[in-house]
Amino acid sequence: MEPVQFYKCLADETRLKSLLLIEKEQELCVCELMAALEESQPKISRHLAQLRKCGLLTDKRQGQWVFYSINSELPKWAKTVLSSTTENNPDFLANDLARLNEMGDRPTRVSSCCP
Amino acid sequence: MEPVQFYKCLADETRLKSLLLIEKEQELCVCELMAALEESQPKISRHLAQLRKCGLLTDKRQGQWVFYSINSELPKWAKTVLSSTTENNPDFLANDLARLNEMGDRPTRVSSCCP
DNA sequence: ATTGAATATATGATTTTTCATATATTCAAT
DNA sequence: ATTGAATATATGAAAAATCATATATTCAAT
Repeated sequence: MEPVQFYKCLADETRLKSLLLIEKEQELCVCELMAALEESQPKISRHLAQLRKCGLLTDKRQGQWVFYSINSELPKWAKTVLSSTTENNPDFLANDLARLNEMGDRPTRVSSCCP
Repeated sequence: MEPVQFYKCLADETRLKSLLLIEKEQELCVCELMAALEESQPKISRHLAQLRKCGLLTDKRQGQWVFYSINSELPKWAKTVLSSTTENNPDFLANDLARLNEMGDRPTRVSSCCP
């Protein structure tokens, strides 16, 4: 992970908030991020695609939804940057988290363990 | 320090390298960064001005030189991001540090402690 | 006058956003 | 099973906005 490329990924409000929200919630789909960030579907989708292309996120389709999560192969220092940003800037995500939690009809996760 | 603004400052090679070199060396002037990064004077100067404006750097003039250093009031989490970027990406600065150390006629620092 | 640094302007390049449309999945009705 | 509607996501193309760099000039210190 090249440092400059990594920080370019964090240097946009939509991308940084998406990353930190996904990290906090383990995984989120596009529609949940739309609700939390109050942004258009293509805007969210494009930024997530960019983060996936750069290796920060992975995606998995589950029925009609595509869930994004932090790429587990991300270097440890990069993961630490993410978590410490969240911890030290609680206001940054407060409103977005509130909207996410007030969101009705959140997609149901299918547990992968029990066939 | 707003997270997005902070990461925007790190999202450019000239700025990120300047910041990390300054952190490592305590303070550097424009001409030293020109030598280390092999970039033009206005280019270095502009990026340093931006970093100062955003609160990441402070400057002090000493004779004909202006020395930049990391703003000591930068939040601890932000300082940690900088140092951990350096520690975990040793290759990133290697060539620049080599050029800096090979530079002849480096400006002499005036110690401020001994009048 | 010379050296080191800052700034103004213009321009090229990149990034971001939007619009329109396409693909994929689910569900309900037949 | 098939059709049609609704939902979720992705993407090509264009427009808009932002960013980075070069050149030229200016300022400040000696």
